[in-house]
This record gives sequence, structure tokens and C-alpha cells, in this order.
Amino acid sequence: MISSIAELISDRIGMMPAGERRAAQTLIANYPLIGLKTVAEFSAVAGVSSPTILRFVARLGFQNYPEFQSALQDELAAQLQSPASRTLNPPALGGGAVSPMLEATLDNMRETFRHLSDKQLADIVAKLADRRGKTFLIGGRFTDPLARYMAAHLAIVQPNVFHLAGQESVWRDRLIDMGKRDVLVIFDIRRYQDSLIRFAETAHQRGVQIVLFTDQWLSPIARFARHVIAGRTAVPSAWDSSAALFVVAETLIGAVTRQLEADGAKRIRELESLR
Amino acid sequence: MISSIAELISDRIGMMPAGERRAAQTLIANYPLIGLKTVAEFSAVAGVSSPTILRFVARLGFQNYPEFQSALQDELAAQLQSPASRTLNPPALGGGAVSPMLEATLDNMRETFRHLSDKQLADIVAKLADRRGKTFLIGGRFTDPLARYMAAHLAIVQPNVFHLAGQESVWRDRLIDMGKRDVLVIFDIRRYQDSLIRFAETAHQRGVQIVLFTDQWLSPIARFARHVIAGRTAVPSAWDSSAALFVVAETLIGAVTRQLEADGAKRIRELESLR
DNA sequence: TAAAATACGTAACATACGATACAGCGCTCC
DNA sequence: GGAGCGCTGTATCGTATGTTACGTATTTTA
Repeated sequence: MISSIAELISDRIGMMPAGERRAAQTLIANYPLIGLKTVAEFSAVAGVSSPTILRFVARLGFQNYPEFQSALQDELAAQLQSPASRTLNPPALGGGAVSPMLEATLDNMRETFRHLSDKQLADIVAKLADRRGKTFLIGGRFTDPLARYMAAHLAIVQPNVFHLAGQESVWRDRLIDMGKRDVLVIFDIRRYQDSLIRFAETAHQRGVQIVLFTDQWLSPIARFARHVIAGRTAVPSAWDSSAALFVVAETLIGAVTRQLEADGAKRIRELESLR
Repeated sequence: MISSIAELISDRIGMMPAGERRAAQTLIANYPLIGLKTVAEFSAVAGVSSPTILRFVARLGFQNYPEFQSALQDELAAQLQSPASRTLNPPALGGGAVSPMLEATLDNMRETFRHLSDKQLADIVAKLADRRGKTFLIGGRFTDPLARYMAAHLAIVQPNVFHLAGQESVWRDRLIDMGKRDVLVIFDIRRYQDSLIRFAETAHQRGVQIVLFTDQWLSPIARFARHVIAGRTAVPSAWDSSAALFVVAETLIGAVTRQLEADGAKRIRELESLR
């Protein structure tokens, strides 16, 4: 049962030639407003010619472009009439195996943030934005990409940000550079890695402040951590989800950036000019 | 301060002659869709003549009818972009400053999945789970961690999964290994990287099927992509958010794993015993 | 009540829009 | 490697659309 044009498109997008597929993707990405504009504008945004747009709507089963636009408008009208429908029926799209995954992830995030206090976040932000020390980031097998992601951003807004990669022996040696003023951000969820635990313990002994991203079961590293962020990871999948931790990381990245801007960090202003 | 056309109308409706007032009332009653239709339709519904409609929009301060329609569309676009502002949980949980960041992120995810069909995801999953070809993953400056994350998982459930890291010249050379049966998963959001675009184009020419993770503005790579996943990235932060794409990635990881299990892949059973 | 001013609709006009024919190109399949 | 097919863009065409001029109706004011 096809009830919306968006569904109709995704149903047939596989059978479309390249140009029309671009049109379809553009429409989906700017749904539905781009479809209400003129063929010329639509084609310009999609990067194809006008006839391709017309062939695209023809393939969807419409006799002509105005008819297609009317259909879009009718759909919009129905949507606007019942604002609830947007939030309630996850427009039938989520029917299959997708929706439970998304729902669980959204729940995880809400739960994760519910257990996070503003105070806690503020403390971490203050520490991360404190430019007197260095910041090191590291993660486990599956979470190291999160460390990389965070490092990639933080390294831009401030100096002395280092992602610890590669062999265990390599980052063990970096311990020499770490001291009391420094922060070590560790991502560690089940199954917790011994190497990370040992590393955290040694760093802790050197007085390094540890910010730990872990799951609700808490990695043993929590014992050494100054700040612990416990994210929900349960989803209907064979794997645990790091999405909640990812969002916390992004939140921190944004907050640290804002903080540094507020501090009037010269670096931020210089960055602007470099762009 | 007049912020919407509806307000503008109610502000001036008192000063309008009868005919134009009918037009105004009709527009308010069918706001805003009737204004997106043609002058003739609008006038017919309002029960006035075309020129009256045009005089009406002129009185609102618009130079011509298309300009008026554009303004309505822009307004609609703003409304549709942030469903949170109107429809979603107002204060919901009393959680103080529960981070507008989180709210925006949750919205982004819902919106992203709303534009994703099961069919589309199923197609991608089928391709990724097709063990006859190789899978390559690569990302941009900020999104490469997502590629790593996905690669870390996929590489466990199936062979021939490669994350392309390091210098551009390094992965360019890997093009030799790529052919029609292979899949290239690319993460590319603003600002789109030339190196990635060139790489994608070459891979496309070699017949490699490209799965693109991008933002709602669509990387130019969409032109070469077999499948495009457009994730919402807007958040109240100095940075764009990749969280929605992250969740899509996790969803795909889970689905591919399930698919391979269903296929009875020996590898999966062997994995179990290794743990 | 008459005259003037304003408002409104009819009809003709010009433009810009959607539609179509056609040619070039790449791809697939012998 | 060649022939055929399908896809795409360019250029052209017809028309629906917004626009405007003008005449009639309606209201307002003296």
C-alpha cells in the first residue's frame, strides 16, 4: 500500500536511470518543497535538465507536472491539518526492522541525558576547555572512532589535543608526556579491554584526570575516572549501540567550542579568518 | 514585529476593501496552501476575480504573485525543518536545559529516518551482505571515524571489508582492486572534500557501486552514487552533527549482521565459538 | 440626489512555464 | 569490435499563467 509520494519514490528509485534517480534523491532530501517550485528550479538543484525532471514525474505515474504538484500539495495539506500525524505515525516507513532500532536508540539518548546533570557536563567542559593542559583521547575496539571523531573537532579549536592510535606499546610510551594538568578521555564499553584498563590505571597514578565514556554497566575504568559518562547501549541488534555516547560527545564538542569562544580565545578568531 | 505572512494579513485586513478581504479570509482559512496554487484557482475559491487577488498580494507589499508564493514557501520550509518547534514535546520532561542540542539531534534522527524507506535500506543491506564482492569504506575529515566504526563491525561478520585510511595517494592506489561487484561506502558532509569527490568519480567509472552517507544538501558525490542516505545535520552548535548518520550506520550494521545470520553464514557460527 | 471616487470584473496581452521533438552519447549485448 | 537500445540534454513550440488597461458598478460625499 503506497500512501505517500515519498514512499512511491523510494519504491521505484531502484528502477530509475541515473538522472532521474538524482531527481528523486533531491526531492527526498528537500521533501516536498522543491517539488512545488518550477521545473527549472527543481532541475537546477538536482543538477539535471528539465526534461529529466518531467520524465521523473512521468515515471511516478503522473500525467504532467502540475498534477504532480497538486498531489504534493494535497499531501502537505493533510500533514498540516494534523500536526500530530508527523510525530505519531512514523509515516509507515519504520514498519520493518528499522523502527525498533531507531526507537531504542532515541530512548537510549533520552535516558542517557536524563542521568547526566548540567553540572557534570559543565565540569567536563571546563576541564576540556582549560588550555593549560593537554588532552588525550583513546577508545576501545569499537569506540576508538568516537575518540577520533572527538579529537578531530577538539584539535581544531585548541592546541595540544592528541588521539592515541595504533599499537598499545605506542600509546603506553605517550604516558611520559602526561601529567596532572592533562585530561585523558577514554571510550570503553563492553567488552572492556584489559589494555585500556591498564593504561587508565597508569595514567591515573600519574595524576591525569580521566573522563570516561562507558556503558550503563560501567567499565572498571570508572574506578580511576574523575568524570564518568554512562550511556545506554541496548538496542535490538547483535551489537551494542554507541549512538548515545556519540551524541554526548557531540554535545561536549559544541559546548567546549562555545566555551572557548566565550573565553575570547584568539585561536578561534584566527580560525575564522583562515576559512 | 511581523514574522509571518499570516500575521501580516491579520494586521492589515481591517484596511482592505471587501473583495480583498474575502481573499485574505480565504487564504487564512486554507493557509498557506491555497496561496501556492494559481491565481485563477485562488480567485475561484475566494469567489473573486484574478485581479483582486493580485491587488491583494500587492497590498501585502509583494511586487508580484511569484514573490508572494516564494515567501509562503520559505515560511513552510522553516516550519517543516523544525518540527520540534511546533509539534513535538513542548517542555516534555522538566529537565531544565535538557540541551537543545539533544532535542535537535533527536529531531534530526526522526527526520532522517522519515526520508529513508525500508526498501532503500533493504537494498543497501542486500548489497553489503553480498559476499561476492568487496566492501570499501572511507570518509571525510570529520566523518572518517564513522567509516571506521562501520568497518570495524562489518569486518567481523564478513571478509573483504577494508577501511581506506591515510593519505589520498594511498587509497587512490586501492582503486586497482575495485570492480563492478564491489561496494564503496563514502561518508561526505559539508564541506565536501575534493579528494573524495575525485575518488568517488574514478571508482564510479570503474563500475563500483557507491553508497553515500551525506547531509541534506547532498554531496556532489550523489551524482555517482547508487544509494544515497541524506542525514540531517543541523544542530545549535558551531559544528554540524553526524549523529543521525551514525545511527543509520548502526542500523545498517545490525541489519547486515542479521542478514548474514539468516543466510546461515558459516563465519557467524565460527565467530560464536571463538568467543 | 447628483457627482466623484473608489472598487471590481472583463478582456486582451506578454511572459515564462511545461511539454516535445530530436540528436548525441554511453552502455549493453551479440 | 560493431550494432542496437536507452538515457540525457538542447532547442523549439504551444499554452497556461500572471499582468495590465479599461469600462462598469458601487459606495461616498457634498
